[in-house]
Amino acid sequence: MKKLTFNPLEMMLLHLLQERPRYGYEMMEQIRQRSGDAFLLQAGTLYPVLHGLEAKGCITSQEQVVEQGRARRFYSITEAGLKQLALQKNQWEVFRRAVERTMEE
Amino acid sequence: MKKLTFNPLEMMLLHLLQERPRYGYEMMEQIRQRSGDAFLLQAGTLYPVLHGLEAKGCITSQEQVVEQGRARRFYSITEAGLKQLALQKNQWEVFRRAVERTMEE
DNA sequence: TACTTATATATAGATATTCTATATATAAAG
DNA sequence: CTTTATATATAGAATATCTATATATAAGTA
Repeated sequence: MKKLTFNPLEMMLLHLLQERPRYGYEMMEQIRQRSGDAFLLQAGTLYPVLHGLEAKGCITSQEQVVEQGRARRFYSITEAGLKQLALQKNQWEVFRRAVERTMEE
Repeated sequence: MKKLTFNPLEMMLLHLLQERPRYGYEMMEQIRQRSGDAFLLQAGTLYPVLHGLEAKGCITSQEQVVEQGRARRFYSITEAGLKQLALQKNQWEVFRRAVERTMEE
């Protein structure tokens, strides 16, 4: 069965990491800002998804020790992650068009 | 927290019923056809959602007894359902734009 | 000083939702 | 006689986000 919902979180995270390596909190802020406050992502939503993406081999991470403030964990996209991003972009288009066609007539 | 997902099912069902009263199986077929086979809705997904919409007062139903074949339960949209449809159309636009803005930059 | 907000990551548990499987029932097609 | 299409329904599994909480540092404010 094809999905009736689309979860853009993974797609948006992979997109942000495709631009450059980033850390979690930064991605939360980027998503909030770019979406015009539509997606107010919580930490409890973000980090489990990042861990899942890492477990699937879509991203890798390394902690960067800093003198000021708390240490940041930087994530980078992998080859598998780039493929997954392309797949999800395609699925988003299919989903969006299907909704719009259904609402048209 | 604003939702990161959008469930188009209720919106699509209310849209179909805003056109005219329909029965469940008919709506399954309409959604499949209009979406270009993207949404292959199962009975086990549809009927609980219809029951939920009825419980919320968005739709009403009446069984139509027929001589041939199994009886059909026809659903009609209510005033509350029309308001809910307008709300969900707006939420869909917000969701769609937010995803696209985030993926743009 | 003390409190709140912002930065930064993390996990457990509750909630919501769909998906799978199954059940019932009739009619047409092979 | 078996499969497919029509037609509705529910229980239980699976998936996903959301809420709440915990830890830790720094900056701003009353």
